[in-house]
Amino acid sequence: MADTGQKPLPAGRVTIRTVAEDAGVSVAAVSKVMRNAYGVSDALRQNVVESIERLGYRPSVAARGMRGQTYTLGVLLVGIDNPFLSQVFDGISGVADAAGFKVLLGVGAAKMPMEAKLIEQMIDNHMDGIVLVAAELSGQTLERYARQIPISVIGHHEPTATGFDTINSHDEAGAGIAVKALLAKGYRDIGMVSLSPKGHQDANVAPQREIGFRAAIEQAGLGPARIFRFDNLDAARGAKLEALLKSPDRPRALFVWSDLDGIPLLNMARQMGLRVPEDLALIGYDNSPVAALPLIGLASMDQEGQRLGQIATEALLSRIGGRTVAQHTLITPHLVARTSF
Amino acid sequence: MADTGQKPLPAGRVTIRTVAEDAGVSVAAVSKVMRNAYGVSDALRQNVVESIERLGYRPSVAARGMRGQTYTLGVLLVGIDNPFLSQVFDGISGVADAAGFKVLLGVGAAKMPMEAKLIEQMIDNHMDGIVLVAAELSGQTLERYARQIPISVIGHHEPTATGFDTINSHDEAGAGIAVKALLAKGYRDIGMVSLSPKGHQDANVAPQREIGFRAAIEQAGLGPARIFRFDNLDAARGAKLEALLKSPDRPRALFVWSDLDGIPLLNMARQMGLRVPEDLALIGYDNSPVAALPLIGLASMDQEGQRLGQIATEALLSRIGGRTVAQHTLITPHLVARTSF
DNA sequence: CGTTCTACGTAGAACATTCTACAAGACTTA
DNA sequence: TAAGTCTTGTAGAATGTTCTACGTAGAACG
Repeated sequence: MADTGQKPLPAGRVTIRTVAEDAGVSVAAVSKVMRNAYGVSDALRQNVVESIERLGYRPSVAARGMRGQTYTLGVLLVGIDNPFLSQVFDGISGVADAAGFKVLLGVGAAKMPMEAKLIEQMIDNHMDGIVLVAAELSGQTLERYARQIPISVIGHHEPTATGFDTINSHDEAGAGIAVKALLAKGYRDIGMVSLSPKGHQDANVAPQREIGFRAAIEQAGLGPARIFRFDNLDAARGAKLEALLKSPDRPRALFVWSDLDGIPLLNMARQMGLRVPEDLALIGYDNSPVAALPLIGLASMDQEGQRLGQIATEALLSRIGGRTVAQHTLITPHLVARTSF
Repeated sequence: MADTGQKPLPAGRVTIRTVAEDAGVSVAAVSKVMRNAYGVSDALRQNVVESIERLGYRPSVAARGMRGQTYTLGVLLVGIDNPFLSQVFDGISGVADAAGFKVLLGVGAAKMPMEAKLIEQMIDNHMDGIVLVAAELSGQTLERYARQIPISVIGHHEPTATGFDTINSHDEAGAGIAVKALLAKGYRDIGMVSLSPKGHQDANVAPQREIGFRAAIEQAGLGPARIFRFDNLDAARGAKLEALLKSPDRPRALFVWSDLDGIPLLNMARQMGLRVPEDLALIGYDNSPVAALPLIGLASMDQEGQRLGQIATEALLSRIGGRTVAQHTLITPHLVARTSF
């Protein structure tokens, strides 16, 4: 029966109330300590902190979200198996972590209804903000969601948007850099492999790269530009890429919108007995790790995914902090030269 | 001033109260309709559903979580750039979707404190359950969390766990299958490339594959088994793998714990002028898409990630539904033969 | 015709937090 | 010393749901 001096640990979930009782203060006082709010003496803080430690108290994000902040950011990725997105995510979580924010991820699979559902899910979870990476949703839709939650967008060119921030690699310039590198090596018959448009979104990265490609080709007096588009969800994509390589008027050099297509293409070409670059020159996009493998050696545009993620998250945090005027950032990508051209 | 028959849409967030007023019923009635609960007439339901549609009402997950379910599952992945994990995730989200559950992802980066933080975050978000994929946390720690939230674990062998479910590919058997395939081709000098142990977790997949490897080698009378371990976070890993290939007593055949190492290894070998399989035979693990590229052609163990994800999610849902006795599933992987051996 | 049952709907507590008032005391200032 | 200000802490509303308990009809039953 003797009091050992150690208060017994209560059963069940530890709530703010448990802590308050344990420390002998009001619930509001504990809340203030948690939030570093004004009006707490050192003695009180000390006392409360000790109780929190002892009980292992963690505030419920859900309950928190009902009135205040959740200190959680949502990230919407188009897919999960893309090394570029992985870099972006690294950048995001680094900055978020340093600022004391947690990150939860949603995967949209490039399907608009899915993306919309996930954004709504994040809103309903009372997250503090969202980073969208390469989403398919239209600028108009994004403006609508942006009225409900701070949004920062990567890989979606919407320079006139007022409700949300955009952070992009300069895709138009990137295509230009690739074409100029090919021209410098003396190639004249240059084609582009691109993505079939979904919806009619010029804001997406592939169309932007097409614009840059077309401009560079025409500027060199080599127009009209030859662009071959493929659907990335099409099961027959492989066969179609192969058909392109076998076609008699196959271009001498190809600028490929993404390593996702560039790597299989290079592989297929060599498989067919074509030498790269002697018979076919290639430049990809995203500088993925596989492109860097010596036996692959695919030259590729690097768009510094990590940095994009960092900047987008910083923008989001500043928006959460109160900024309302939109901010649009553009980063110039660079070419990583390899044996493929 | 004439009433057009269209009620005006209210400003601000649409809550359950807004809907109730609009439909002229009680708040609880709306709640019942949302949950398909007992005690609602068709007329009432119809009326409420119409209001919900018109107002575009979505329940707040946060508020929901405070008393009932959130219909949200958490998924903890070790990383995001691994194609195998991508397959697993596909399986998970397919099943979850069909059951009307949303999925949010956390990325643990193979760091225990990070993983613990994310699990706690998911608990604090009042998620209904968690699927852990290849987590580093110990079985003991998992048991502790499992008392707070239903948990289903992939890629962590803990067949005696009572508090959570496990779903695994039979890694021990998988290693055996790979070794036997090499033996059948006549190789006798067989080594294994594995992962440096973190902590001391025999439950993880790499140690399990080592056990299977060792057993198969010894059973063939070729012991002692030669196992080379590398740290996957080590920056010098590439150089060390290369050193292994250059070593004079390099094994004639290698079973590699993951394509993550197998692909660079194969690439490096060819780069050094070694022919695969004439000079070095290789079998990898995970059957990743890059391994399947014809110019790579790395044979690999396929562990049906998607199916693992599906089963784990079904288990989790049944646990959420009330099952308390643990369930442990083991799937046998199969070899995808290619030119590398 | 009174009683019991069932179906439907409602009021209000509960959930875990934040946030707005406000009160009590301590400290300044005139 | 009285009045004002600042500091610290508290009570209690508010947040958007779910869920329990209960009331009220109408139907079925004897």
